[in-house]
Amino acid sequence: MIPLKKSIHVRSDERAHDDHEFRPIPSNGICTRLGDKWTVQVIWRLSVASGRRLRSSALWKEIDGITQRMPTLTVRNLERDGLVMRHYFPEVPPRVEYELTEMGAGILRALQDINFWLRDNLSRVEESRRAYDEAELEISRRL
Amino acid sequence: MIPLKKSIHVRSDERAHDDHEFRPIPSNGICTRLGDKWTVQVIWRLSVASGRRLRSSALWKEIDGITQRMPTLTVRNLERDGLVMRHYFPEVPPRVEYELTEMGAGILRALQDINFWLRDNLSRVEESRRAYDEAELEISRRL
DNA sequence: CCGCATCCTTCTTGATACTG
DNA sequence: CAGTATCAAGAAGGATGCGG
Repeated sequence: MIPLKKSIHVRSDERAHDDHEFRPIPSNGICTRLGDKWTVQVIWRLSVASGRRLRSSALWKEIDGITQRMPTLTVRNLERDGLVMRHYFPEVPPRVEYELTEMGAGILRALQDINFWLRDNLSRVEESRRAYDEAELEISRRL
Repeated sequence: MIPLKKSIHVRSDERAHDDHEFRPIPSNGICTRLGDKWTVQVIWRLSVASGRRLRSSALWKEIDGITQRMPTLTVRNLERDGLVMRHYFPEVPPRVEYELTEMGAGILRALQDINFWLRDNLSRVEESRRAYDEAELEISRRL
């Protein structure tokens, strides 16, 4: 029913490898989820909303140009993971609110460092990409 | 030439939205890369190697059951982003070493918090998934 | 030894249309 | 309003074989 990855899929669970210096790595499944197209944005929108809650329509509308399908799927998966709670009000017309759980807010905090890293390094990454692509082009020209 | 995402694609760049409380969110492109199947693992393997360097074959072999294609692509993209340096030694047979740059090591540090979050919450996430799936099944049984 | 080219399969995303 | 079903397109992942 939920097309998006339903497997728990702890991809590279390093708990078996403590022969190395202790430094386990982000087990994925969650990481993959965080890397998908809308998850982080949805979590963030909820986190800045009052009471960490938003009505569906409000949530959709804050995210630019997208049909309802993806945000719905995203939020379903977050609900399944326990990062978001769904509140259904059987009124007419029906109303639904999504609330970020404490656990969901926690993952956002964990993302802050990546955020800082990006702020500090994104321009260098982009520069590196430009240089790389140009060098590649140069090579192909010479052939 | 490099099939894996080559676009810079800063998906949800929030620098335009500081009307909200200041809390920019992980711009993606990088996040997407981190969420792909091998990137984090490759960075990690390199980071624990001596001199943050590994020869290709050594790197591949440390990663279980995979043909050379994916690790090669992963490392290429990391090189393009400036997170990894490629050292080529034109010997016979040729030898190649990959070295994690300072920037690359930095992103691993930024990942630590997610790592901690996972350690502390993964079991709860899994429990939530079980509960959700069971409830869903229950519903479909009643129809 | 290193890794690219090719082909194929699966998953993700997006567009559209239709129910309670 | 909220959300699902269906279909189509594209990207990512994997297997294999060739070439420097």
